[in-house]
Amino acid sequence: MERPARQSKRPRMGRRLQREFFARPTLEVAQDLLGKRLVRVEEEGRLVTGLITETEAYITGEDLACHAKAGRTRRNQALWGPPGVAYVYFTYGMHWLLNFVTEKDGFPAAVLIRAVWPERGIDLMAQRRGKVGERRLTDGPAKLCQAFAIDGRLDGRDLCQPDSPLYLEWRPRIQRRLIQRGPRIGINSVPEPWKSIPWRFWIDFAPDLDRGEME
DNA sequence: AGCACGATTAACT
DNA sequence: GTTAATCGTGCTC
Repeated sequence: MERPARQSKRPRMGRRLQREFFARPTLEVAQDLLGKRLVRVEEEGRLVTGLITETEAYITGEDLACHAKAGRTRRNQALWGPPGVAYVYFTYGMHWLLNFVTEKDGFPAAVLIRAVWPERGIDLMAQRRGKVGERRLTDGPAKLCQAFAIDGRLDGRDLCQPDSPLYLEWRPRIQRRLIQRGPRIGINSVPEPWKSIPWRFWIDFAPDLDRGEME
């Protein structure tokens, strides 16, 4: 039996999620993203990382909360792109929000990343977020973009490329029984049923992810 | 050219 | 619970 020896030189590194992970039904991707590791590669190879704890699905222009409802524009064109691409947009005159494009090329859908649990690079996050408690660094969709230095320069970037400065690292799937589900946040002027449809997913305790609370 | 609004946040009462 | 901040975007005139 040939078992490949772990390479001692390289730090233990999980697999980077590839396009086929994103090229699936958006509601499945939104749940499977919980517990995965968001990795931001900064200057001199410094890493900022966190585990995803909250997501929301936005699926085609029929979903009146999804930006695809406006049709294809310069701002939202990444939504129509291939899966595994970042859709990063500016809102409220001051905030950036991060999505990952899903489904097949040309099908406008994405998953919004609403929160992560901070792991590495907490000093860099704190520099950009100011004096707040550690768990407050990345517990909102605009907060995590600020902490991870994510802005419009990453819009349309392919996360599956080996040299991408932002990517997702594989981690074991979260048990479905640990996933909570409810209506999406911040879409109060959107008509029903889209306003109440339970396309938001979250998990409560990120630290447990690394202690066997997994399938 | 003008306008209303927003997948939010922080600071308030 | 409420509200101001702040400006790109998409729409109407």
